[in-house]
Amino acid sequence: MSPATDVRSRRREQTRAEILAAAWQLAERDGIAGLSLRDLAAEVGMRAPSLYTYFPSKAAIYDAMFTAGFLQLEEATAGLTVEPADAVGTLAAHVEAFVAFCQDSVPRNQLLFTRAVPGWEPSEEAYAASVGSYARMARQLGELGIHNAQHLDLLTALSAGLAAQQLANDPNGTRWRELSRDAAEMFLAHVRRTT
Amino acid sequence: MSPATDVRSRRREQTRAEILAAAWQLAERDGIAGLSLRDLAAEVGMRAPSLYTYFPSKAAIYDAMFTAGFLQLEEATAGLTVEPADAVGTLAAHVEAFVAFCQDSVPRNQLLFTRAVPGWEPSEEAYAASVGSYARMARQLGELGIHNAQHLDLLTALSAGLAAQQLANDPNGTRWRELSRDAAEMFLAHVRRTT
DNA sequence: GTCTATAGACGGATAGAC
DNA sequence: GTCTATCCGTCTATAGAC
Repeated sequence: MSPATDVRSRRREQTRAEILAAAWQLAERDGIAGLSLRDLAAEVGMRAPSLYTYFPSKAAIYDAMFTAGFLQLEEATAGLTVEPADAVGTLAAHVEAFVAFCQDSVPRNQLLFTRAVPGWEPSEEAYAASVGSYARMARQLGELGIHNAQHLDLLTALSAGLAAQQLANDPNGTRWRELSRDAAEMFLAHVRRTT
Repeated sequence: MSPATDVRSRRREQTRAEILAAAWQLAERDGIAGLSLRDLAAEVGMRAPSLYTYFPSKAAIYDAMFTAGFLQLEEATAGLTVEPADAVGTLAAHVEAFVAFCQDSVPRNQLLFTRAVPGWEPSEEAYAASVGSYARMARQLGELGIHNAQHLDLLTALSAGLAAQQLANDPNGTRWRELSRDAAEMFLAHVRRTT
C-alpha cells in the first residue's frame, strides 16, 4: 500500500467516524428510527447522495452504529473488577453500570436491545458483537461461582428489567438504577439457596 | 335519542371495532410503527379517507388501541386469585400471566410498554388506563403483605425484564416465562429478609 | 358515508455532470 | 468525492363530487 493510499483511507475512516457521530446526535433528537439521510448529510455539511461514498446503504449505517454500541458497552464495563470475595459488590456495580449505560443514550438502547427500527435487523457480522458481549458476561459470572444457565437468564432479565423501567418511567432519575444493590443481594441469595 | 339514532351509533361502534381488529392484525405483520392507513382501510374494504369518518386521526386509532390493550391486560389477570396463604404461587401465576400477555402480541407489547411509535404518545385519557392498571397491581400485592415502594419497583422490573428477554430472544418459546416461579420465590425471600 | 383526486411533505436511492 | 436533478415510493390528511 502506497503512502498516498494510506493517507486517503485514513481520511475516509475519519469521515466515516464523523458521520456516525452525527448520526448518534440526530438519533438522540429524532429517535433511532427517525434518522434520515438528508438530515444526517446536512449535519456533516454534505448532501444526501454523498453519504453513499462512505456507506453503501442506510442499513450499513445502522450496522456500524450497532457494532460501535456494543464496543461502548465493553468500554463501560471494562474498568470494573470481578472480586469473588465481594460478590454482592461486584454484581451490584456491574448491574448499575449496565443500567447507567442504557440510560446514557436512549437511541443506543433502542438500537442494541429492542427491535425499534422497522425493516432493519443487524447483519450477521454485527450480531456477532452482541454474542461476544454476552459470552464475556457469562465468563465473569463464572468467576463469581455462578454457572447455572437459569441463574444467568434470571440475571439478564433482572438487569434488562431495571434498565427498561428506568428508561420508560424515570429517564433522567435513579429510581430503578439505585435498586442495583438490592437486586444483586436478592439474586445472590437466591443463587446460594438453589445451588 | 331516537331509535334510529341508536341503531346508527351501534353500527358506527361496530365498524370502529372492526377497524381496530384489522389494525391489530396489520400491526402483527408490519410492526406497530409500520401501521398505515391505506393498508388498514383496504383490510376493511374501504379507502383511506373513509377511516376519517370513524377516527379523527391516526393518533386517535393508536389511542383506542392503547386503551383496549390495557383492558385486555385487566381481562388476562382478572381470573387469577390472590391467596395470601400461598404468596409464592399467587405471585408466580401473576408474573407468568404477565409474561404470557406480553408474548401474546408483539405489537401490543410495543404499544403499551415501549415508545416504539415515533411522534406518538398516549393522550391523557388513554394514559389513565395504564395508571389504573398499576394501581390494581399495587393493591393486590398489598393483600400479600407487600407495601414497600422499592419492593414494588423491584417486582415491576423483574416482570418487565422477564417479558423483554422472552420477547427479544425466544419469542415463541418459554425460556424466561418458565422462570416465573423462581422469580417469585427469589423476590418473596428478599421481601421477607428486608421487611 | 364513501369515493376520487390531490395536496404537501418526506423517505432512500441512482444517474450523470463536474 | 461532491454535487444537482430526479425517480419512485411512502405517508397523513383534506376538498369536494356523488
